[in-house]
Amino acid sequence: MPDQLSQTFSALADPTRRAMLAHLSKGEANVSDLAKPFLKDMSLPAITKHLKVLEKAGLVTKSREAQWRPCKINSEGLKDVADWMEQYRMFWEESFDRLEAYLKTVVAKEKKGRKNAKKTK
Amino acid sequence: MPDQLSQTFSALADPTRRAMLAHLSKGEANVSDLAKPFLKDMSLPAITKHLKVLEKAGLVTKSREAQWRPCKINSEGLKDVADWMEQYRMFWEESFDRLEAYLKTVVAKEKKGRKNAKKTK
DNA sequence: GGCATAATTAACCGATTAGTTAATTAACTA
DNA sequence: TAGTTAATTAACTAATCGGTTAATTATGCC
Repeated sequence: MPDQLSQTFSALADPTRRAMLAHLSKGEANVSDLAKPFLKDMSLPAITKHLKVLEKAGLVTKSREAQWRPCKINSEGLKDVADWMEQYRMFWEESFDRLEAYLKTVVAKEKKGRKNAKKTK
Repeated sequence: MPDQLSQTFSALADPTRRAMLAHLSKGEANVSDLAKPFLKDMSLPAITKHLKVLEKAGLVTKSREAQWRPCKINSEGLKDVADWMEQYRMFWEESFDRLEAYLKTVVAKEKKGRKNAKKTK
C-alpha cells in the first residue's frame, strides 16, 4: 500500500483509531490519555502502534514535552479524504437543499479564480 | 472488523477498488468492463474479489442479466463515510468562504426541523 | 448436444496487520 | 543515585489480505 490516500483510508478502517481521532477532535491529549478508554481491551504498545498508523496516515501529529507525547489532529489526512469524496458528492448528497447550497459555493469559488486548484487523482 | 464503517473505509483503502468505483461513477458496467484496465496487472478472479469487498462495504451493487453482472455505485457506503466526515469538517475545511456557506446550510436545516437526524457514532 | 463467453469458487501462498509480553529508553523526583 | 512514570522497541504469533492457478457454474448460440 504505497500511496498516501490508501494509507489514510486504511488508518480509518479501525474503530479504535477512529475513537482516538474523535478524542483528539476535542483537543490535544497524551498517549496515556488516549489509551485510557482502551486499556481494558488492549495493551499500551497496541495503542502506540495505532498512533503510529494514524501518524503515517497524516491524521495525527505527535510532539515531545518531557516524558509526554502530546498528540493532536492533523487536518492534512482528513483533507485528502474530503477532497477524494468530492467527486462522489452527487451520489451521497441526497438532500436537494444542501446540494443546491453546495453548487452555489462552487460557482462562487470559480468567480474568485479557483484558489483551491489541485489534482485529486 | 465487524462494523460496517470499518469495512467501508477498508474497501476504499485500495487504489484498484477506488479506480473501479471511479469507473462506476461514470455509469453501470459489467465485471469484464471493470476488469479491462487491470488485466495486465492481475487476474479476473482478483477483480471478482475486489468487487465482493466493495459490495460488502455497501459501495457497489451487482445484478444479473444473462451471463453478465451489471454493477453500479451504491450511495449508502459513500453516505456513511460522508456522515462520519461531517464531525471533522471544521478541521479539513480551511476555506473560510466555504465553511461559512456550509454553516448557513446547517442553520437552514435546523429551521426546517432536522430532516437528517441520525447518530453516526 | 457442444462450444464460447462471463463470472465465480476453491485451494493455496506470501506479506501485512493487530495483538501479545518482555525489555528498553527517557525524563522527572525524592 | 534509586525509583517512578511515560512511552517505545523487539520479538513473536494468529488472522486477514491480495494475489495466484485450476476447476466450476451459468448463459447464449450454432
